[in-house]
Amino acid sequence: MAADTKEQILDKAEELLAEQGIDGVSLRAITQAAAVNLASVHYHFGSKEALVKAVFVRRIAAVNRERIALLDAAESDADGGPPAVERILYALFAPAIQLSQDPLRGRRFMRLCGRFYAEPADYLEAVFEEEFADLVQRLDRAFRRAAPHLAEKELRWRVHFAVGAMVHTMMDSDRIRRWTQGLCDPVNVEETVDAMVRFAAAGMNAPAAVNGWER
Amino acid sequence: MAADTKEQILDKAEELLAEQGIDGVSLRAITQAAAVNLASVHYHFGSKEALVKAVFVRRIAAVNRERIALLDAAESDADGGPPAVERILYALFAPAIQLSQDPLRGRRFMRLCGRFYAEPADYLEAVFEEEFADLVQRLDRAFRRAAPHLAEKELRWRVHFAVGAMVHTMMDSDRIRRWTQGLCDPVNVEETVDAMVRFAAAGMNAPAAVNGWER
DNA sequence: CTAAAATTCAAACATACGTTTGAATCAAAC
DNA sequence: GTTTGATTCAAACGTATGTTTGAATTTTAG
Repeated sequence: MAADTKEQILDKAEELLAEQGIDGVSLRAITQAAAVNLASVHYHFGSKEALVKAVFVRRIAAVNRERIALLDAAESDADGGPPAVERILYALFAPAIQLSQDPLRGRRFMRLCGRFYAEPADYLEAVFEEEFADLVQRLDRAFRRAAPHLAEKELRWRVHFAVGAMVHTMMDSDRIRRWTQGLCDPVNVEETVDAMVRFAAAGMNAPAAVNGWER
Repeated sequence: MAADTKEQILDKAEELLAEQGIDGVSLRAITQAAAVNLASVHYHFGSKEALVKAVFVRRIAAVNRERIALLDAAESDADGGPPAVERILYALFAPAIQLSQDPLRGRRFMRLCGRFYAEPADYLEAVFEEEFADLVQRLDRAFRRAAPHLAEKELRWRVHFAVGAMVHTMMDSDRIRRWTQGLCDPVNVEETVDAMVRFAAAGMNAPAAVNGWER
């Protein structure tokens, strides 16, 4: 059946891409794992590039929708005032990492996101900008209201660092587990998000630069 | 001349690997850019894998030596007591990012480090563990003394997040510049390290989890 | 049941890659 | 000046990849 083949390809591609990176996995490996014919990829997707995009878009759209929903909730709870930085960070972190309710598929996709973010491919850069445009704008506005004491530049740097902590965790679940002998494990979603929010919130709330750079 | 060829290969390889990733660049592209024969790579290094390792090790060893030196200085300044978290973070961040005194070569290598850290290759993982073993041990000890109020697990998570902020900045100088329309630019080393230290220090110093997870 | 469309399949194509080879060239030593 | 070893070179090898093809098969519709 058509739908079956297409989704089997997407599933196995997601799995293998997360494990071995985009260049590390061949269409033959994917189609063999999915038990479908090699040419099916081009029939259903058109190219490897398009398949990779499809794997990514299939999940990231839902994640970002959830992020924006959490942002909405945070803002309406704040009742006109600025939402707490912690709530904004939670909205940013939790959906991506909480996707691992399913301990297999979730962790796979986390890692895949991290990999894509690190990958130098131009065609992915375009997908990123499209899929994240709305979210970035919403986050920017929320953070600016929540941390009005920060200069624009300082605020942007800190958001960047917070994203770094998240991406690093997403990309790197094996390494953190290994380096801490299992003590820290992103499989524990609640704990991971909690630690991440508290770390990043403290960073966002840090006093501004004493010397204040230029302006 | 022998030395010339070998170093031209290393230089161009560093440049191209940073720009396009390991799988994205071929030996033919490297040797052509370096104006040397394709076979020189195998003559001087033995394989592409070995060349990549050589590119990395050539610089990372010096960076980590400097990190440890800064750590030594911080500890001796502290005069027996624990060094400030800010000093430890500075020792971790500054040498990697300050390498961009030379605005060309430094940024290149920053990005290369980030890429290597993100790359799934097993042979790189081994190099990493070897080149970072001493530093990691020293950092662990220093942080534990500087933040004794934190449970082991919480401390490890926070160090992981701080490293994430750094790696993200190293890997991503183009993106942060583009997304902030040039406002934030890792080319400004002092500013970048400063913002990073203050963010991460606040995160490290955040109060421990209220509910304290288990144990 | 039959015609038409959608899908699957095995096979081949073209290309790019890392690597190897063996002769040619160069530098240094006697 | 000759010989020895190190280095460079053009060319080829073998393999893996993304992609295309055209026939076979299955599904859908009338």
